Amino acid sequence: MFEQLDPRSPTPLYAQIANRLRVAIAAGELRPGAALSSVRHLAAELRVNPATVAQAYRDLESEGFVEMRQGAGTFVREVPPEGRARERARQATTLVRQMLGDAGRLGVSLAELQAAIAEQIGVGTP
Amino acid sequence: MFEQLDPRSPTPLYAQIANRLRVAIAAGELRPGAALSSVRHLAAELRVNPATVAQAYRDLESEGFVEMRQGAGTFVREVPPEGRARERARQATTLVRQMLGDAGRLGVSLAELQAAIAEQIGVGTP
DNA sequence: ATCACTGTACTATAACAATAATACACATGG
DNA sequence: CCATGTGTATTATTGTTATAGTACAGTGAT
Repeated sequence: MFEQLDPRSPTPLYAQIANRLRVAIAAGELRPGAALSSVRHLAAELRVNPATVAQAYRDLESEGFVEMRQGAGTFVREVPPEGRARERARQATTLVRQMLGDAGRLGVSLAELQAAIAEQIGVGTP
Repeated sequence: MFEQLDPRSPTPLYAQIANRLRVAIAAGELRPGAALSSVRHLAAELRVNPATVAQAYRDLESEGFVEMRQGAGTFVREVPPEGRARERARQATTLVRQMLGDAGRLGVSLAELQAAIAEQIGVGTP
């Protein structure tokens, strides 16, 4: 789940970690009540400092996604459905932006991209 | 174009600026040869330090998106055709498939993706 | 040639991100 | 009880991000 963590990305590690977990929770992959990996455990798995994971968890807690209980662990909270929808919409925007960036790098024009989208999804040519 | 610049986002300002411009270029909103706002001008518009904009432009230049000419300005580069139309169409298909795969893995629905596409690219044909 | 624009290059300062190493406080299970 | 695993906090160090301010250098139109 965390294979593509990039230390050289401009977005900080703790934010990358928080983003993945936020999406996983919004997608229902991590259900309410489920325990996250402990700070130490996830840090070891990601080869990252425990403080970095702790900061990611702290951010998620302040956003209401998880609950940290000292001595017990970190657990997924009940997330209101509209919160999940908003998070998935945010993620959709990120995906489209990423595709546009890749297209630019590969020299694929907007028209070519739109054609492929219309063919596979049906946007632009209802 | 730059309304939602967020100074408190974990992704640095220069990266936010570069991302927007990268997408704008990929989407054809900024055409090859077009001049970007000058470092000072964009910095003033965004209420940001000129060095921050300069770093964004420098990154885009190292990626081949723009060309900085001292004394003249910063300009969108010609994106090399890089191959035949058929090959690029194939790549476009691959990009869209990849995005659809990512969306499925993240629990993003087709409708949410379509909304993001409409927002980023627009529904009309160019 | 001049002038107003452009990018470039520094200094210095402040805040933040990430690391390592250590210690403490709480919860749970055997 | 107490050993283990949990989150929390500290200190110190290193590198990045963003700021302000200043100065320099190339371009292009007049």
